[in-house]
Amino acid sequence: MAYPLDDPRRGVPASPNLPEVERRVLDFWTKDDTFAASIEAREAGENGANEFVFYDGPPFANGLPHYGHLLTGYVKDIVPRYQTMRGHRVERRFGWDTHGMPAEVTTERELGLKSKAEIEAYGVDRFNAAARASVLQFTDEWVDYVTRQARWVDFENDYKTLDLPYMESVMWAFKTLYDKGLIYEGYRVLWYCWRCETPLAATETKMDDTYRDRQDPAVTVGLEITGDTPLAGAKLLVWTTTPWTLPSNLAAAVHPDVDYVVVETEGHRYLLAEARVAAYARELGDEPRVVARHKGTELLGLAYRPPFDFFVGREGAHRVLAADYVTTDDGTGVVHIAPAFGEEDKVVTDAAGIEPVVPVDDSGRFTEDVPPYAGMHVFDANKAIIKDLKATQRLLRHDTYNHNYPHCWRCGSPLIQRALSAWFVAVTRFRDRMVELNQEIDWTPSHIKDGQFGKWLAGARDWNISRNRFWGSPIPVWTSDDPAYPRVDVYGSLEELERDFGVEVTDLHRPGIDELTRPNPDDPTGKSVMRRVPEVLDCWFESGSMPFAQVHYPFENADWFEHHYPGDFIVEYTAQTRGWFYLLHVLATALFDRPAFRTALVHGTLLGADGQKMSKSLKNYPDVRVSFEEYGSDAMRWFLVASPVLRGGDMPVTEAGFRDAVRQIVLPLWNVWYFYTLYAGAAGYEAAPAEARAAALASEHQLDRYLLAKTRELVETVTAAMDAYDLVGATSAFRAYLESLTNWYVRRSRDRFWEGDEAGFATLATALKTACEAAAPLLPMITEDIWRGLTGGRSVHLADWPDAADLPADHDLVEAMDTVRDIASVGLFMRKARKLRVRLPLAKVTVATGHAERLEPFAELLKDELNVKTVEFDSNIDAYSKADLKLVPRVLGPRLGKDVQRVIKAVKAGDWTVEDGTVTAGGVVLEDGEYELTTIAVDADHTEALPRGTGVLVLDTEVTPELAAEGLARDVVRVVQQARKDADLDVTDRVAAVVDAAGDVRAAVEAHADFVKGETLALELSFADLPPEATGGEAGEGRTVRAAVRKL
RNA sequence: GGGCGUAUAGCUCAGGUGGUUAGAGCGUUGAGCUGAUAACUCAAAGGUCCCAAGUUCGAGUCUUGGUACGCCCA
Repeated sequence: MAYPLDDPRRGVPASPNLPEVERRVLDFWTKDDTFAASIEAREAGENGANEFVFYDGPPFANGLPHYGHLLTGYVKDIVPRYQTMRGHRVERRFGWDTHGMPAEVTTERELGLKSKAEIEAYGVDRFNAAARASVLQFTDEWVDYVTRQARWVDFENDYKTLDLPYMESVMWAFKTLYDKGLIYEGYRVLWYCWRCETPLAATETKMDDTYRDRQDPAVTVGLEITGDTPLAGAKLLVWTTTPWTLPSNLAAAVHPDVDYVVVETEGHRYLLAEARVAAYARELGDEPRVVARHKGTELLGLAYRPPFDFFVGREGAHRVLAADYVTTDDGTGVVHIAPAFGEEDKVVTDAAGIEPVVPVDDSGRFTEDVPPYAGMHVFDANKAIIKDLKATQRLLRHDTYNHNYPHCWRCGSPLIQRALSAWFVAVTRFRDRMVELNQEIDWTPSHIKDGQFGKWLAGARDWNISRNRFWGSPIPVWTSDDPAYPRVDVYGSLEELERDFGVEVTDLHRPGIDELTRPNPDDPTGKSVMRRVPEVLDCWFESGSMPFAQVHYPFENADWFEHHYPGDFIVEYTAQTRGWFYLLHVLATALFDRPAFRTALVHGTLLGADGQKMSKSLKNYPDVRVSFEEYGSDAMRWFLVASPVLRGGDMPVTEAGFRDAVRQIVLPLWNVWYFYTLYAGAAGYEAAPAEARAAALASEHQLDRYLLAKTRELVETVTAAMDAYDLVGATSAFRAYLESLTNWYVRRSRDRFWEGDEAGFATLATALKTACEAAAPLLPMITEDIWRGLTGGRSVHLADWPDAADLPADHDLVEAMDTVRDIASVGLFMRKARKLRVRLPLAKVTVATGHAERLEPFAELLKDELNVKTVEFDSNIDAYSKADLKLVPRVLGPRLGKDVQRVIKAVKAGDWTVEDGTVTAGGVVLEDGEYELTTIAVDADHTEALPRGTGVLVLDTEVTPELAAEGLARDVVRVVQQARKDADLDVTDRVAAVVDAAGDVRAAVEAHADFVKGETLALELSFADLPPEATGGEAGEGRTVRAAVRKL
C-alpha cells in the first residue's frame, strides 16, 4: 500500500492530543483483535520450543490498582511484546488471587460480622458465597485500567485461584509433598484472640491501632536450683509480665555471653545478671555480697524447681537453656520460658527437644491440666497465681509494668500468644537445595541473588500452611475421629475423593467439602468416622502453585508443563523476595527439584511526589486516571521504565516526570513523523516501505548514510539490552538515538526536504519505521500510530524485530559525523564569544586536525551550520597550535613513585621540553606511553581547540561590508518569515512582501532581493512604511525592521 | 539487635581494573537560531563526591570504623 495514508493537512497534527491518539490505537486493537493475532502469528514449535513463558503474578483484586501495579504491568507488557517481535509465541493469561484473609476481612466488614463465632452462626456457606462475590467486584476496573495502559493480556482465558481445576492442582501439590514426607502437623505459636477464637495473621497485628498502652502485673520469681552443683539452693530470678504463663513454665533462658552473679542477702542466694543487680536494690540491698560469678554459658543445663508442680518430670524440662534474645535491658537477665505462649520461647524449647504444654483452651481459659485455675480466664488467673507464688515464698517482687501491647483489631481484646496445631511444609529439609537451585536464576539487580533472596533462603524456616479460617483451598486431609482407631487419608485429586466418598465433587470450598465423611475403614466397630481437618490452606500456597495450577497440571497439559518449566521471566517488587518469588521457589524445589523461573527482575518502590510513601490521605501523587488523560499511557510507561526503580531503587512519581517524557520522547518522535508527512505530502512523495528502504540504501548523501548507520547501531544496542532484560538501557539508547534523529539529521536536512529530495524522504521513512519497531515495546501506542501511518501495515506489534544486518554498518562515518558536530559546537562557541551573530556570514573557517581529508565531504554541511563562505581543512596542526604535554600517571606513577607528583606539578608550571622526540619534564626523561602530546591554539583571538586536543578551529572574524549586507538581508528574511507565520499562511503559499526599512538595511535587501524573495516565497517585494503593529524585528545592531505579507 | 541496599550539582542519576581539572539529563539564568518541534544551539551559575581514620606517589573509586535514609528480619 502506498503511503502516507494520512493527509498531512488533517491526519497528522503538529500538536497532537496524545491521549486521543492512544484511544484511537486502543479502539483499533479492539476492532482488529491485534493481540490475538500477535500470538497466533507465532508458532509454538515442537514441544513449545518457540514459546516464551512469562508468569503473571496474580493480583488480589479486592482493591483498585495503584502505581505499583502500573509499573509491574508495563514491564509485564514490554518483555512479552519484545519476545513476540523476536518471533516467539508468548501466551499471557491474567490471573486473580481470590482466597485468604484479605478477602475474609472485606467480607466480614460487608456483612457486619465481627468474630469467627458470628461467621459460624451466619453460616459458612453464606459467608463463602459472599466472599466469592466480593473478591471479584473490582475486576471490571482492573480490566479497564490494564487495557488503558496498553497492556496486552488475555482476560478471556484468565485463571482464578478459586477455580475447581486450579484448586485440584493445589490439592495435588499438597498430596505430593505429603507423600514425599515434606508435610507435617505440629505446633506453632501465634497471636491469638481468645474472644474471636482465632489466630491472627502477622499483618493483622501490624495494623494501625492494634498496639495500645496497657498496664500488666510484673513479677520477679525465684526458682530454686537443684541437683549436684555448688549453686544448688540458690534461686534463679526470672521476670515476667504474664504471670498466667508461669504454670506452663518449662525452662529458663540465659544469654551465653552475659555475666551473671550469685548474691547473698539475709541468708538467701539469688542468681541474676550482674547488670541487673542494682535494679533489685530494694530486695537485695544496695551492694549485696557477690559470692560467685558465671558467664551464661557456664549456667547451661542447670536444673531448677519450677514455680508450679503441674508439669514436673516432663522430658528435658526445667533446665537452663541459652537464648540470644535475652537482654539485660529489663527484668533479671534470666527469662522464663513457656513454649506454648511465646514464639521465641518455643524456638528455644524446640531446639532442646522439649514438648510444649498447652493448659489453655480456645476461649482463653485454663484447662483441667492445672486444677486450681481450671475454668479461669488467663488474665483473671493472674491474681490467684501471684497469691499462690507468694504463699510458697517464690515471689521476690510484684509491681506493674506499662507497655505497648497488641489488641485484636476487630474486637479490641488484648491478645495472647498461644500454640496451635498447624500444618507445615518442612522447608528446612530442602533448604540447602533451594540455595543451590537459586544459583540457576538470573536476578536483576544481581545483589538480590546472594543477598536479600539468598540470605532469606539460607535462613528459611518451616512454613505454616494452615489457617483456621473459611475462604480458601481446603487442607485435603481426613482423619479418624476416634484416637483408638487412628487413620489419616490425604487426597490429591477429585477422582480419589469421588472414589472414596462416592459423590461427584464440583466444589472444593467449605462447607461442602467438610460434609464429605465416611466410616473409618480401619475401625472394625464401624463407629468412628473419617472427617476433614478443619483448616484451609495459606493463600500463598496457591500463589506459589501458579505455574502448574494455571494449566491444571498434572491432570491436563502435563507434557506442555514439562517443557515450559521453569518459566523464562518474572517481575515483581522487592517485598516479593519473601513473598511470591520465595514461595514459587519453595514449591518448585520441593515438587520438581528445579527453579520456577530463569530470570527475575526485582524493582524498587514508587514513592509520592514528595519522596515519602504514597499516601491516599496526603494525595502526594498524581491521580492515575487523570494522568492517563493528561499525558497518555506511553509517556507514563516511559517515565516509569526508564527510571532507577527498575534497577532496584526507589523513585518518586511526579507529574513533572510524565511531562518530561512527553516533551523529550513522545513529542519529538511524533514531530519527526509530522515533519515527514508535511514535506513528503507537499512533494507528493509516495513509496512502499521496501521501495523506500532500497532507495535509502542507495543514497549517497552523507546525512542519509549517517542516519542509517546510526539506526543500525540503535537496533544493535536495543536488542542487546532487551535480551539482557535491561529495559533502562534500552530506553537510554533510544533516547540518544532520538536526539541524533531530530536535532541533527532532521535539522540539517530541512532544505533537502523542502526541495523534495526523494533519497531524504526514503531515508527518513526507513529510519522512522525501524525506530518505531525498535521502540514498539517501550512506546506501544505512539509507535503503532506512526508505523501504521507510515507503512500502511496492520500493526507494528505484528512486525518482526528489526534486523541490524538490513542496515549499513559505517562506524567511521558515525565517528566522523560526531567530529563534525564537535567542530560545529566549537564554531558556534567562537561566534558567541566574539559576539558575531550566526545570521552574519563570515568569510572562512579553517579546520586543522589530523586526517583532515576524512572531513572534507562535510564542508558544505559546516558552511551551512556555521554560516561561512568557505571551509578549509588542514592536516598541519602545528601551523595553528603548539604542543601540549599530557602525562599518563597510570603508567608514569608506578615507575617514578613519589616523584610523579613533582613531575605533574612541573608540567602544570610549563617546565617541560621536547627535543629530538625526547620529552623531558621536571628534569625527568619520559618514556613512550607515559605522556601524550596534543595541541592547543596559538592565536587565541581567532583560534579554539577542538575537544580532546584533536586539533584547532580558526575563524576568520573580519566583517566586510559585503558580508554585513548579507547578514542584514538574512535578518530581514527572518522578519518576513515571522510575518508569514503571523499571517497564518501555509508553508507553500506564495506572497507579496512589503518591507519597512531604511538606510543600509534597505540597501542590503535591494542588493540581495532575489535571495530574500526566494527564501520567503515572495513573488513581489516592495518597500513602504508600515504601522507599528506590523511584524517587527531587529536587523544588525538595534535597527528595527517591519514586514507584512499578502497571500497571492 | 541482625541482614541487604543507598549516600556524587537544586532534582534524578552515570562515574571497568585507584591516575592530572568529577560528568549527563532536567531545572535556573543569559545569548543565539528557527516556516517540523511543546523545540533546538552555545554558554553561565551550581560540588567539603555523607563523616573519620587507614593503605598508596596518588582515593569519588580500595580497607576499617561511624552517621543518615530505605527495605527486610527479629
